[in-house]
Amino acid sequence: MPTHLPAFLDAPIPLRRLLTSCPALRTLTRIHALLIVSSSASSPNLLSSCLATAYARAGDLSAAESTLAGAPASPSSIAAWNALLAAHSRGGSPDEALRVFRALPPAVRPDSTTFTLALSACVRLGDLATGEVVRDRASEAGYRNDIFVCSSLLNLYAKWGAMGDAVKVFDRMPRRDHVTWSTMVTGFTNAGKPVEAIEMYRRMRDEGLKGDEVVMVGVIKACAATGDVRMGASVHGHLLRHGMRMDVVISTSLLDMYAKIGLFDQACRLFELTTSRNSVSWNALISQFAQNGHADEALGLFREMQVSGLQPDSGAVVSALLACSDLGFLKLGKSVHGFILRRLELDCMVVTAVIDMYSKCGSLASAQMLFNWIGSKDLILWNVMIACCGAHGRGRDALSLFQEMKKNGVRPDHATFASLLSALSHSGLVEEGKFWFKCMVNEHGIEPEEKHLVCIVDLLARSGLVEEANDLLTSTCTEPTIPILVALLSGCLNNKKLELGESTAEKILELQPDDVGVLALVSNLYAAAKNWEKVREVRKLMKDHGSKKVPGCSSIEFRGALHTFVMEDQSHPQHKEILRTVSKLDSEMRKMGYVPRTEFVYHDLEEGVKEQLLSRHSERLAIAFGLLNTGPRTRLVVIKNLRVCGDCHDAIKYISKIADREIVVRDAKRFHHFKDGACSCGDYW
DNA sequence: GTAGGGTTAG
Repeated sequence: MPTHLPAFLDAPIPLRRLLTSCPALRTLTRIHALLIVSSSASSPNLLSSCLATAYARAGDLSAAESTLAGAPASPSSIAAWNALLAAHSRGGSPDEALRVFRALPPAVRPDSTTFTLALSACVRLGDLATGEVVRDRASEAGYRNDIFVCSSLLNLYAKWGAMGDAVKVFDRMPRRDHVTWSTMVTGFTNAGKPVEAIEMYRRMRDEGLKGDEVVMVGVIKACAATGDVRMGASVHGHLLRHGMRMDVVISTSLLDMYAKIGLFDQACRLFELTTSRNSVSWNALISQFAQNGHADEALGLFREMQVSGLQPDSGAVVSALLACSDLGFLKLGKSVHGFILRRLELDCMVVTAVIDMYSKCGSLASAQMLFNWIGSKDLILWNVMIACCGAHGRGRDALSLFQEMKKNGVRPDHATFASLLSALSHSGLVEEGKFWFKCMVNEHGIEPEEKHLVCIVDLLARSGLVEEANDLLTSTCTEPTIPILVALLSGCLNNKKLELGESTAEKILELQPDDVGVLALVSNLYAAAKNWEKVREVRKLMKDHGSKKVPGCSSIEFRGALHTFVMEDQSHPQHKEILRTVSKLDSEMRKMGYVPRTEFVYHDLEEGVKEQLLSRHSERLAIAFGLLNTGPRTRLVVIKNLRVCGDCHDAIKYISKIADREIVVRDAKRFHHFKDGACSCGDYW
C-alpha cells in the first residue's frame, strides 16, 4: 500500500472533491478498498455518501447501494440515495428505483427529490396505486404543495388516463409554472380531449404566462387532433412571431399536424427545413403518407431515409408495412419482415403490423403462422388476428380466437367485438352473431356503435330476419346512419320485404346520400315495389350526383410495380392485349353457362352495352393483366377499392376454372379466394 | 440528486 494514503484519507475535503469529479469505476473501487482498510477517515458518513453517489454516477448501482446500506444512516445521506434512485430510473429500471425507495432506512428522511423520483418511477410503470402511496408519504413529510412533487403526480395521472384526478391536483396547487401547465395541456391532448387542452393553454395565457416550446408541442398536437387548419396555422405563426426555437421536436409536431390536416405540401416543406432530422421526424412524415392513401410516397421516403444514412427503426418499418398492406406488395412486405428479423427487435407493435401485412396481401396462412409463434399477445394483436380471419371469411376461426383470447385473460373491447361481429357476419353465423352482440351489450357494457350495428343488421337482414334486424335497430339505436340503413335495405330487397324496404328507403333519402351506389340500391328497391314515381325521383338524384361516384379501381402488383386499372382508362401499354384476353375469357365463360347479370349496371343502357361494361369492370382488367404476364398457376392477388359486384363474382369463378389459377380479390370489405370455379365464401358475400 | 415535448400496430 502506498505510504501517502493515510494523510490523503485524513483530508476529507480533497477526497470529496475527487469523488464528485466523476472518477472511473476502477479508481472508485481502489479508493473504496483503501477506505475500508483505513478506519482513520474523519467523516465516514459523508465519505460513504460521496462514494455511493460516485458509484451511482459511474453506473455500479449495487456498489452504490451496498455502500449506503453499510454506512450508518444519517440525514445527510439522502442525496446519495437520491442519486441511486435517479440512476435506476435513468437506466430503465423504475421497479428497482421503487424497491430502493421502499427500502430507505428509517433514519434517512426522503426529501422533495426522493418523492419526485419515486413518482417518476411510478409514471414509467403506470403504477397509480404506488404513486398514491408516495403522494401520501410526501404529504406527511410536508411536501404536499411542493411544485416538483405535484407536477410529477400530475404527470402520473395525466399519462395513465386519470385526467379527472390530475385536474383535482392541479386546482389545489398554490403555484404553477410552465411544467405544470404543459403537463395538463399534453395530458388533455393525449387523453383525446384536444378542446380541453386548448382551453388549458388559454387559461395559462390569461394568467400571464407565455407558452414555451414544450407547451406549444401540446397545443400543436391538440390542433392536429381537432383538424382545425386555421388554428394550426395561427399557432405556427405565433411560434414564428415570438421567435421560438424551431427545434426538431417542434418541427416534427408541426409537420405531423399539417400532414394530419391533409396539407402534405406544408408538411414536406417543414421537413425540408428541419436541420437536425432524426428518425422520429422521418417516421412522422412516412406514417402520415402511409395512413392517408399515399403508400407510394411513404415507401419512397422509407427508401430515402435509408439512403440518407438512417437505419429504419420500429416506427419506420410499421409505416412501411402499412404501405405494403395498402398496395398489396407482398414481396416488399416480406423483405421488410426480413429486415426486421435481421436488424430490429420484434416487438408487439411491429409483429402486429407484419401479421396485418401478410393478411392484407392475401397470405392469411403466413399471418396465422407468425401469430401462433408469438408468445405475449396484447389486445390489439388479438383484435387484428380476429379481423384477419373475418376478412378472409373464416368466421369460425375468428370465434375460436376470440374464445382463446378470453381464456388468456385479455378483455375484449369495442374493436374486438367489431372484428368478431364482422367475421360472423361475413360467414353468415346468425345465432353466434346474435349471442355475442347481446353479450357485448349486457356483459361487457359496451354501447353498440355504428360499426357493430352495421354488422349485426347485415347479418340478420341477409339471413332473412329483416324484421328482427329492424326491431333491434328500434330498440338500440335512436338515429340509424346511412351505412346501417343500407344494410337493412339490401336485406329488404333480397328478401322481398318491400313495405319495410320502402320506409327504410325513405329514411335513407331523408339523410341525403350522395353515394351513387346507395341511390342505386334505393332505386332498385322502389322498382321492386313498382313505385315508379320514386324510381324517377331517385334516378334524377343519381344523375345530379353522378360526379360524386367513386370510380371502381383495381390494382395488381407485378415485378415490384403497381398496375392500376379503371374501367374506361386506355392508358395501360398492354391495353389492347388485355381487352383481347377479356373477350376471349368472356366467350369461354358463356360456353360454360355464364350469363351476365346486367342488373349490376346502374345506367340506363342497352343490354349489349351493359354486358360489355360488365366484362370491362376494373377487377377483370387487372386479372387479365395478371394472366397475361405471369406464369401458369401463379396465384393472382387483386385489390379493389369498391366491392366486387355480383356479376364479377360469378365471372371470376369461371375465370379461375378456365385459367386454372387461384385468384384472390381483396375488395372494400373482404377477401374472395377463387379456385377451381368456386369462391371460398360459397356465394355468401 | 428533482417535474413537462414529436412518429409508429386494430
